[in-house]
Amino acid sequence: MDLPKNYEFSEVERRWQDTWREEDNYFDPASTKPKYIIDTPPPYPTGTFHIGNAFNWCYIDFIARYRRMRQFNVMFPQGWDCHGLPTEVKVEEIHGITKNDVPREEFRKMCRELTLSNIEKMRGTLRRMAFSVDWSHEYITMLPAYYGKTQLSFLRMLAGGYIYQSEHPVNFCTRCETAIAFAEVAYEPRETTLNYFDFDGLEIATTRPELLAACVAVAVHPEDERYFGMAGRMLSVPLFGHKVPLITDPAVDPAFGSGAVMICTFGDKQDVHWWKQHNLDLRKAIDRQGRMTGIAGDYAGMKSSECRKAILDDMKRAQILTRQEVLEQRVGTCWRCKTPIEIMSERQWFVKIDPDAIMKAAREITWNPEHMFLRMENWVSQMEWDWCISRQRIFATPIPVWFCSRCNEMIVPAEEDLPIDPTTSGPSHPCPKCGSTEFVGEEDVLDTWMDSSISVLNVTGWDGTSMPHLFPAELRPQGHDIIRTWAFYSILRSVALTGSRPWDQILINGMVLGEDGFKMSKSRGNIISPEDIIEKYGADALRQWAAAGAATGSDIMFNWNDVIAASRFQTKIWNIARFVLLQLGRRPYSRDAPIEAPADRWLMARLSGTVREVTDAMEACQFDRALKSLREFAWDVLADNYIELVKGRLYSDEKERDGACRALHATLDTLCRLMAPFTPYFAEECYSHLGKGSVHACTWPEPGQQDPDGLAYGDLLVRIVAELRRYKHEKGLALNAPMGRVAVFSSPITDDGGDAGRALNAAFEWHEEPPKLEKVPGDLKFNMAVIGPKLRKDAGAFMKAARALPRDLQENPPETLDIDGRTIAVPEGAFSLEYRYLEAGEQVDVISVGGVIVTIHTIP
RNA sequence: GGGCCCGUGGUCUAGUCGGUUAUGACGUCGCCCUUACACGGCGGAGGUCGCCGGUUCGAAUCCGGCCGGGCCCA
Repeated sequence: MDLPKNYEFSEVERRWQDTWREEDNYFDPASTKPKYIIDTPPPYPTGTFHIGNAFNWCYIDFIARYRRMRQFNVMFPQGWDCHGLPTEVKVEEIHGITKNDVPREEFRKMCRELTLSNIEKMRGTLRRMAFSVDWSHEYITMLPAYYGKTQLSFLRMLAGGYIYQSEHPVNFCTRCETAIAFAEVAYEPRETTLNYFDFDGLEIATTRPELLAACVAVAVHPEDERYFGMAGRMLSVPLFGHKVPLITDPAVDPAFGSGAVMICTFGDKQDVHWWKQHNLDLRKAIDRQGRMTGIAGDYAGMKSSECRKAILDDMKRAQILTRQEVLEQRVGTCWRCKTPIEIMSERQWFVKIDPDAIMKAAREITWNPEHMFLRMENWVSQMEWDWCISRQRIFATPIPVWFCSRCNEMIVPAEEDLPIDPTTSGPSHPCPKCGSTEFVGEEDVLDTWMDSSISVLNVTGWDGTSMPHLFPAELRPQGHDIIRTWAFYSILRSVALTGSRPWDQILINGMVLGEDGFKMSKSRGNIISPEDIIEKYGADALRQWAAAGAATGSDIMFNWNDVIAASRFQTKIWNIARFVLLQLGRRPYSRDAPIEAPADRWLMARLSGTVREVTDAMEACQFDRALKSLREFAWDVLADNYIELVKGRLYSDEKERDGACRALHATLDTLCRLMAPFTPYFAEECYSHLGKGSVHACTWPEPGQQDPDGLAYGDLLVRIVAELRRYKHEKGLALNAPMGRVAVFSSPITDDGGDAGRALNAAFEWHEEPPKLEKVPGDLKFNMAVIGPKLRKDAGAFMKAARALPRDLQENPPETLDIDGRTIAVPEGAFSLEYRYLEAGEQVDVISVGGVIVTIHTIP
């Protein structure tokens, strides 16, 4: 059957998309094959599957397809991490409302509808990318089937003592009006002023004058002589007048500002630390909306920024503001909206963090690349507070508890009643403590990471009662940007709920940068979408870019050149396949023919080596190495060397062509399989022309038997042909021009069955005996680059004199030479004697290839 | 300030627990439309492997210092 001249990726990719059956990618619960469970990241359904996602998913799909071919029972589930602020904001924007304008349930419904339509759009991209997702294991965190499990996990951890409620300082975003966890705080550089002012006779420097009302102490270093003997004194807070103590603490930096710092509740984490350590008062100066509270007196109701300005003005007026310095600082902001966070004490829900247990589990996991483990270690080692999991938002999993209106007893639902929304339904029994039937449902909802951090439990079949039967998963693939969140929380939750590590291996991928080397962003205009690339060069080319563009784990720059090179590689293989199938079909050949010609043995040996290399690389998730090895084999070994070498034999009708046919058939078959994980459409299309069903249902190839002799002979043969090509090139001969007799003197003999002779259009002879060569001096070769500048107008006479020299002096030039009665120095390297070789009296050119002598009898 | 990663021909990049001539792609120069492919073939040019020092018979690779870039965290 003839292959079309051109490979039309758009037609081919569309056709296979329509042909492939979803069920072929399903995990089979009844299978006896070893399981391979992937804890796929559930993306946030923004409506676009961006290139960073595509990059991440390419790695996952390479592994999923490879493992299936290695006869694993693979689960490649697809989740959607739906809850969260961005969708709430989008809904407010679309409907022109704010979340408080409509009932909570109606707002949630709007969020769900938007999310579902976004998911549908993203599913389309996943399909076009040929990601072999198991759609029977899709999960959507906002649907009852999933968030029921989130609630169940909450109740389990509550019962296990991992979750507690407490009034404790938390990071708070006043724009989102919710508490957030440390993992959600992003630090941004900012220029601010350090303000020095008189504090009841003491000079204080502060960056947060607006917190003056929340001042609860002034601290100095215990060894700071400026403040000796002052500890314990009560100071009057300027403008407000309340009294605060002067305390000492070694954590105060005497070199910063005036060496005296005011402690407020709360300016930063350090304040919290001191507040706890010294049992200080709590003064809340800022409320949830970021406005000043009643204790701020005249400033109450102002936004903190307004208050800051007003207080500084009042300090100036009172002449206590002494000076201001510009200061570079890093301010904690909400990672979603970049609003500076406040630290405020609130009643919130927390998950206890046990760093030792988490690290123990983290160490049991194989980290790839290894150094990414350090990020986890660093993050865990500096945890100070527990994980704040309550949020004051709407579109999220409700915290499933009620409080008795009479005695404030906490009531939890029965597990079989989950999922519930405690704000719309009540408990099924009266309060067990006081018998009351009046309850208040918890309005706080859960941090979105509480949903996604049980993804692995969900896909491994957790039902709350036991160790999930598919647990732990084999693989967690994810980006390095969410190690401190998703990876950390997932390990924490697995340890808390099952007592063991969630996965055997974690594979970390890098971030995708724009073509200009910067992070992709709208403002830079360097965003490339997967759809753009698929449109122009096809999904397979994009997948190849993901594999070959960077070493696993490092960040990758998007690069059109790499995509184009990938698509050219496909074209090249397409043409190889066309040629091979044309030759195979041209005339029947024996399927039992021995593969014994040196070229054929060489091809099989190199193929075998390639299978070994690619397999090793796949096992180590080194996709760049795998694809590189494949490209080198297909392009260099197969196309440029092997096929060029055996073309003549294939064109012939001799029975020797059968070995080449067999070798080519086996090679094409194996090549398709090796490429299948990377270019599923292309490999399928090529393989379909071999007429043996889907390549994705095939087993992964095994390397053939080692054949070191075949490899060595073949390498020599290929090198000889390459050297002779170079020779022809230097002689200005076309590659197919006749070149007379070529004799190769090698031991043991490596007669190639005529391949090299046909390829070079030469009469090849193979000799075991060494050649009988006679070395005779030839012409003198002058180096004009030396002679010209040194001798100038004497050059002509110099050369004449040199030619006239006796042989031995031509071989070993004298120091001086006489020209026209003058003696002149012979410049270093002015000339050298060339030699000619005679074989049986006939002049030959001689080249040496790895110690093997090749003589060429040129046609006169 | 701490931790981690990186610095390789014009550009991007592989190699980094030591060992012939440093990988590939793009670009570039010359020749060739040879019955698979000009989206191709053949041949070439182009590298002080960031800088300095050390270990070693031998360093892009190991150690120390410095310079520059990035990420994560205070």
